[in-house]
Amino acid sequence: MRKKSESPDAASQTARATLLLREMVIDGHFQPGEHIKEIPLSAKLGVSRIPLRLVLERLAHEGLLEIRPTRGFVVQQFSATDIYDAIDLRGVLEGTAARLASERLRDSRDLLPLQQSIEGMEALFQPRKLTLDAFTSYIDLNARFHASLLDLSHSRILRRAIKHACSLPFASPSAFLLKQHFLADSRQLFMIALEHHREILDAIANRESMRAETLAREHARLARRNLDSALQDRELLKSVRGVKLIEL
Amino acid sequence: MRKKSESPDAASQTARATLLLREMVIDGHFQPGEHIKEIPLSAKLGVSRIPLRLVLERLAHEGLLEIRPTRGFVVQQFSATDIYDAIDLRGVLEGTAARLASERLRDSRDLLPLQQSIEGMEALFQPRKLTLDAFTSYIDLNARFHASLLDLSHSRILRRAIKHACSLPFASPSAFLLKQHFLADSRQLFMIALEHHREILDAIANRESMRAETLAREHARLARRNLDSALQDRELLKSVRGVKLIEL
DNA sequence: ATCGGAGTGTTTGCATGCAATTCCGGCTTT
DNA sequence: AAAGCCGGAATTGCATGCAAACACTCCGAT
Repeated sequence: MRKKSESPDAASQTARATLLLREMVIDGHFQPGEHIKEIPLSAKLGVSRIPLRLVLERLAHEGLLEIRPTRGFVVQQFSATDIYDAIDLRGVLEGTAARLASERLRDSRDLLPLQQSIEGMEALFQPRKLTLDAFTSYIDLNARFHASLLDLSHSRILRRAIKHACSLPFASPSAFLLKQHFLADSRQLFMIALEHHREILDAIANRESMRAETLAREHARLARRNLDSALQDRELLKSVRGVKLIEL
Repeated sequence: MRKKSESPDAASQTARATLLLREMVIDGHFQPGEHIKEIPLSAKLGVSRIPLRLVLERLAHEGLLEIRPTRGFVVQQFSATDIYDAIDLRGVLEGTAARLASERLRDSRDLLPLQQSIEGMEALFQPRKLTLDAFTSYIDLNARFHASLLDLSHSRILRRAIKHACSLPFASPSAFLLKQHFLADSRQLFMIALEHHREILDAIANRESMRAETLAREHARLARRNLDSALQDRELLKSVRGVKLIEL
């Protein structure tokens, strides 16, 4: 009884269960601090305890669960400070990426991907009214900018560190980009983000490493501002991914 | 057939095998790039494949192994650049710890642990001749300084990031502290390190956050200098932990 | 009333064995 | 000769079942 005419997506049990359980934890199917019981959960997910154990271990490495030797796994809780710190940490790491990018730049043609994502964003803001599609594109272009910046740092080690830091649901560059913000008047923040991107590119192109680092750090702080406004609006807060893990 | 009158240390099979295999990989029992075969290895370690799988997964998260879905695990190789980057990354993160420490300092008595490790080091350098015991104490005091600095940052998130970054064998604060250096004339670097510690403490005490960050970053660069001199001396290089994983 | 400890039930830790996939050698085909 | 192809061997992925460790309760002793 295994992968035969089973679920169409499939891959491995472990891979499937990882996606499932990660979403469950982030969506708050467990209380923060709750002890996870393997047997009921394996029944619920439809996998046996062996792959489930691997999944739990993986999510613990991502920071969603805490591991207690011989006593299983517990769902993590995050304080507001944790979230601010996670955002700042990303700022520090992306600042390092920007600095290394400016220090290690060889050929200015390597800046093309950054340039393109900036141009893509500029095009999005041309029309007066912003659509939901534009929002989706924005998320994508934003992710591309950050990925290209990391590429330019030419550092596997930094890539690893950023991947790890962003595995927390609140830390990623798009964690607090909410469509409500985008569609409402408060598109100012998006324009400011775009301006940051331009300046970061400029700093790298001119090999102004300190300026590049500082700008990238400051850029991450936009996430704090989005978080702050979400924290003040009950309705808005609900659309924040992982909000159930936050201790308010 | 399980933990009965077995090995006296024990704990769990997984814990034992983790320690064993980690040392084996770092000591170069495998070629970088080599594919690890579960069955022979589980026989060699005396554990079954289930705990071994957990161990492999864990070492992959630490960065020693690369994971290839449905194709097992492969031993990582590191370039000289990777090592420099890992050291720099630690510098960046400890710089952040120092900055946060200075920004978040509440009570100057919290600085006592830093002060104590500095005084301990000063005592070590009083006698003319340095002993092997002194070297061991130095390693310990150094670790304590770095741990206390991290405590002062009051950031779980940063703690997590530093732990992850330092899980690579080359990145930890004591990775390139070699007893040969310590005992030879070149104890200058140790005095410089001590001076850095003093200045970092001073910056934190005065809430000079930028100075604290910059100093802690520069402090990490001492590891680069130790690495450089190790790279120029075949004999010395041999005593570097994990050297077999470095592509020269 | 509190503490210690035996007995019981629940949960984690692991070994075995089988299914499915990948790898690899030699073979056929063009 | 190069490319594809087939079949067996090696290897990973997983389910089951059992043993050890822990949590809990109840009882007796101080």
